[in-house]
Amino acid sequence: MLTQTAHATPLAHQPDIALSLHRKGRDESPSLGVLGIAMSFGRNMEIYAEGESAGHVYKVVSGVVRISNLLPDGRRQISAFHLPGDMFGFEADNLHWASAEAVTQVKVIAYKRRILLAGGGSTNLGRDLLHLTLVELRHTQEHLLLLGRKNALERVTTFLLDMDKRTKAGSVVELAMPRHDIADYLGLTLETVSRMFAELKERGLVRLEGARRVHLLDKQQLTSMGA
Amino acid sequence: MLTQTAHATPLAHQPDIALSLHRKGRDESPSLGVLGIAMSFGRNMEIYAEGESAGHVYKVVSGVVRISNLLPDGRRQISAFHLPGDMFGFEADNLHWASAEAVTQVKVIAYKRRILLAGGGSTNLGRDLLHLTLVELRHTQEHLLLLGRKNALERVTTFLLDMDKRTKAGSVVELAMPRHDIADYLGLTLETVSRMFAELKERGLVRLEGARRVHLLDKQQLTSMGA
DNA sequence: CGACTGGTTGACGAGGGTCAAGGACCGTGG
DNA sequence: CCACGGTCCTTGACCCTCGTCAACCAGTCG
Repeated sequence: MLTQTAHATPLAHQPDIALSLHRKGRDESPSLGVLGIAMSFGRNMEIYAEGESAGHVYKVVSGVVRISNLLPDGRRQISAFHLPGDMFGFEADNLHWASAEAVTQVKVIAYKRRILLAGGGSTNLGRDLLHLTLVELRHTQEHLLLLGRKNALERVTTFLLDMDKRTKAGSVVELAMPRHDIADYLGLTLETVSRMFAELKERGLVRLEGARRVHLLDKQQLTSMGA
Repeated sequence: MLTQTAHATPLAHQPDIALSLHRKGRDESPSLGVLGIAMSFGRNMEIYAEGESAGHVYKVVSGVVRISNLLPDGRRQISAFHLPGDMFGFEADNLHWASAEAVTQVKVIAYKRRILLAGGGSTNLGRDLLHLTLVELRHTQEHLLLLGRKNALERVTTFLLDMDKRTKAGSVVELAMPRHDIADYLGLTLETVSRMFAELKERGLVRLEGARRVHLLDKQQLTSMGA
């Protein structure tokens, strides 16, 4: 299997490409009985860049993808982490307004945008895309509330609960991303994220097993704090 | 004309309803050759509430609408202001996840959600809705960057430039909403918003004509500051 | 005229950012 | 096997931006 090695400066866009069919079944996401291209990206590799033309839409097969925007001076905001099964890369026009990068080793399937949009105008497909986009929109609005009005502890708590819910691994959250990415997602600094983890640990709400594995000990109380 | 008077606690949901056809032409928004119901709301009246079932989708005819979410303790985040021509009220499922209120006296046209979604499955309409939603999503992600990474002065500057662009009234921005709403949109307090206006005035970038009218004197520099 | 809503300005403090040092972990190679 | 380098994480000290609290001002309506 062709894959890429990690890269300090994640700028090149040369995914190794393998052709494949999109497997049906074992897959909760919308009905895409369409040909896709399987692609693989190493940690920190760029899947597409802000401003690039948006020829494809992607579905995560394995790994984690981050969607981010930059200010001219380098400040970064991550708008979403996408997990296996999630789709990303839709845009209103033909340009990507954000960039997508692999947080871990990632496999995706890329679908031609034209096929999805024009493709026969299958009503089902169109509705699925609309629904998907609306769900994404709701998540983003929820995140606005977090960034605009929650304090650091609430942000981290909300993040942990959200990751727990999305991965359904029963109170044990495996964080695929480093503190820096969490910080840029939550509108904080990595130091503050670290301190909030420590705070939750001290309060006995959480147990840390290394930096990347978090046991949620009291979801009830975490939930009541998360907002 | 039936309208409602302002209300200190904007909770009641009793819009005065008038039947009307949706006028074609003089209207850039998507092709909705569909019957709608014209409704009128007084300042601070609720158009729909968080958690309410989402039977309709709305288009602003006149006035300004705010979309907001609340935390249990009352902290509020406004995710968008909608101006004439804008649509709002789409949801992924059948419940409104945010509430919509009239910032000023407002006229809207309400369309039955079922008609828009199921309605013949007209490919054009479906695509329009998807496009609209994607544009909304992009705006929301842009706002994430603002809330997560911009400082107070940058936020206010970005807000003014955005309002200027949307109203196309040549460097004079008419703010329909009070400082408190601007603050809840920008993730600040009303005092900080007021101070940032003062700061922009001191720097000679802006001229204030009363609290609600702002002349943008140096858009170039404002843009470079808006980050 | 007085009451109300909305806006401005000032003094002060706290939450989180910045800067800096050091620790933990991991793969590589001697 | 251990030393080494790199990446990631934690913790502390300090400081700054913005929130809080409060007083006062301006415009509007009855």
